[in-house]
Amino acid sequence: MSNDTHYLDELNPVQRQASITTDGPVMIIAGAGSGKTRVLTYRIAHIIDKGNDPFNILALTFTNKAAREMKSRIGKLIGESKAKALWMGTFHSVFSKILRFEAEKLGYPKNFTIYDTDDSKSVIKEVLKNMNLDDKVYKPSLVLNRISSAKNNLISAKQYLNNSTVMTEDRNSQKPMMGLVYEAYAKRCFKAGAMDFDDLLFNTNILMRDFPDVLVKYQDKFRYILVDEYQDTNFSQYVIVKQLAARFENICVVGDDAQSIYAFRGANIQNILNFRKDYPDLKTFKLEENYRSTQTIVKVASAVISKNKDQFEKNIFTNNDIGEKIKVVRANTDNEEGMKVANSIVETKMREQAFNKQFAILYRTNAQSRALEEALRKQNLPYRIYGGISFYQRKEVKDLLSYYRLSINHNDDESLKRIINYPVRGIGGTTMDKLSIAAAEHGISIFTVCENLREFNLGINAGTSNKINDFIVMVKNFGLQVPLIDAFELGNNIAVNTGILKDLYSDKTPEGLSRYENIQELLNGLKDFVEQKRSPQEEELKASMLDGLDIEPTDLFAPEEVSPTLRTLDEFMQEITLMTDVDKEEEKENEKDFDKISLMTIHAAKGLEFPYVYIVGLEENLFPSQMSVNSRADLEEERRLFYVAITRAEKRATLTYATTRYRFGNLLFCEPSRFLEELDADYVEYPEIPGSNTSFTDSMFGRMNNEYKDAHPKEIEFKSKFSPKPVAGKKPLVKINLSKPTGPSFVADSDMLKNIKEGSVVEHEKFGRGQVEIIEGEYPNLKATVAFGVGGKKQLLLKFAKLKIVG
DNA sequence: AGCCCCGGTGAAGTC
DNA sequence: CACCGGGGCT
Repeated sequence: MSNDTHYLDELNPVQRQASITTDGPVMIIAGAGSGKTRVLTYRIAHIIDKGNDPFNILALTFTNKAAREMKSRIGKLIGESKAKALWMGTFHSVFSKILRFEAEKLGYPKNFTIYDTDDSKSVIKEVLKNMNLDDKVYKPSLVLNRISSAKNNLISAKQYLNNSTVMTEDRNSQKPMMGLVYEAYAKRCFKAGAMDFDDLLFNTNILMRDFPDVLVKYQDKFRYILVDEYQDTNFSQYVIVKQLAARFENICVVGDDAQSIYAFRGANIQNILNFRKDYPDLKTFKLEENYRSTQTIVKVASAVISKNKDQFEKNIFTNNDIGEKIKVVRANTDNEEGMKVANSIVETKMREQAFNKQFAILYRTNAQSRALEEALRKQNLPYRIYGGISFYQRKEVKDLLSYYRLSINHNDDESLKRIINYPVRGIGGTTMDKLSIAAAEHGISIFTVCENLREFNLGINAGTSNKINDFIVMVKNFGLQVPLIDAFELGNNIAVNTGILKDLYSDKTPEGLSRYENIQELLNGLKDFVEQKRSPQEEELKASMLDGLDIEPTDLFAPEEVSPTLRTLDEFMQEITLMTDVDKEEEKENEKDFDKISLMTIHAAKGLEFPYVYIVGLEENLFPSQMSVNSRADLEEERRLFYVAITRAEKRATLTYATTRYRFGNLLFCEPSRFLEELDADYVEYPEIPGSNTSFTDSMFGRMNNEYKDAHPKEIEFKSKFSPKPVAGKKPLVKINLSKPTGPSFVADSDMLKNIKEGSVVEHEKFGRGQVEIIEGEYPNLKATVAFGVGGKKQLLLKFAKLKIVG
């Protein structure tokens, strides 16, 4: 049924070639607004039309939203059921699914938790406390960045400690213990049965490295691989793609080097620039016709990006009208900037009969939104902010989600800490400290400590012990229900039975009301979720999760009653954990009042387009950001960001700057951005400076060029910051050398346990060597008093403490 | 155990 | 200016 001529006719010649060259390595360089999504869509449709099973196609996108949109467009071309069978999603979501199938091979439970950034930071804080390190020096966010960077470059904790380059860097930055923090962090996550975002990719690599049969399975499965936004992939993602494509080499990457704006998070622009080296018989297609913007916008944007050194040669053009000049607007303060933008929008709406939703205001940092919001409110202009604090980050939502997480994975310490005393049940800080310490000493989760409380002798009184026990029983009970009842029913039960709903309901303040509404919204989300059907992938995953699951018959359920069509809470959690704000926002777009002005960061605007775009805060040290002005690479990224911003505009782009701005509560004088200077003056309309005949350009750039040249040394090459770069080998299958993950090697051995006697010399993971002084109790609940060289005497339960006999 | 107030410190972007 | 953490008070 290859009636494909129909849709292929809608493509221009290059787009068409890029769509039908389905076999072998292909790179598509897609300029802004050049119909990239259309090509990807038609290409996938075409592959399927040629008789390939959608199940054998892997398409990796940058956001889940992009995946959903593409799926629905493909569905319209070739039928929804086929489109649904595609493996399509972000790297994180696709590989977290695959990891659930295979997790046990790596020593993780199938229902592993995914730690978000807050969880990670909290783990780091705890590690620092344990190691007696100052969190002013080892700032958790910095530490996390460093660990993330290492993981994205496939450097395990062990390799990190053996890597003289990174260790020297750490010593030089007065953080010599960084590697050990990484190690302890990794160990804790592992014990909690948790992976952070970077682990999802890192562990996928480990899986493919250590289990060749698994690699072959997926190589076989994914006969066609497509990667969108390839310029924003990092090394870890690069290796995954390279490995998976090694068998068929039907690999198509799509991207635009000019729009690479995620280097800060490990994206490596070299992945796209060097793609040709990996695949010598690569076919390259350049989509150079812009269908989105006016000639003016296209020309100005091209001139901007031409200032960058590293890029593919391309000639972006458009057959659209010349359009209006780019407007530059000057304001005296950030508030005035907001007012001018708001006034301009009002005026444009009247003059051109425009709708709110045709306008976007883009800024470099979220903090800039406030002045703009105020101005819009004054003009009664409805707006919507994208990004900012996400729904799932809200305290009350996180609290309830923590119950869900802990019910699914009892070892999830971060969730446990969050909710063990919420709503208040009399388990306070002192008790928690005792539990945490015991857990850390024995290398087990806090939940496990609580389950075996009597055996630890922590000096917790009977009353508190009972409260802990009640909590444990409750969570276990929730856990048992996870596979048995649907996500909404269980989610709702948890909200009710824990008292959260009541607690929030009783708070009648406006904030309290809003919190209550948020919980209701979460529950509505659950309701929607249970009514949706699974995709074929999810179906397969569900079967795998049920397989081997031991369901105890209860008064209420017999195992055979477990309905495989039931959509359960663990599935819901998997779906939402990797959802981004952008994904969540989408749902609301169907609501009645969606005619709103969009406010967002430029990063968030990637992939979007609007007739009228305002880019605000074009000032030195803001855009380009202060952090970037010292290195050429960073500055080039800022310039690409500026390029992305301009190319969002279809009809008109307006650039604004303020000469003063509040920052940290005090007034700051600002210089106009160097990016304004780089604009091609023929296409730009500058403001007149009132009360003088001097044009904007003369006054401003005259000053800049003379007085400020030395004060703002531009584009000086500095030594790049941290970036351990493992060289991409020609044969990554053998060349990539990762150390083994911390595997299940800590599991206590029962024979070993019995052999420990009074007088034995033993080794503890944390305390090192020590001698056993006393053994008490009955197997398997033996308790030993051990005198360690470091840390003195400790009482340890042999069943938990992993002691190695050394003499 | 919880609440409140104070002071110090800090904003780039995100899966 | 806004947030967070610590300390002190109830």
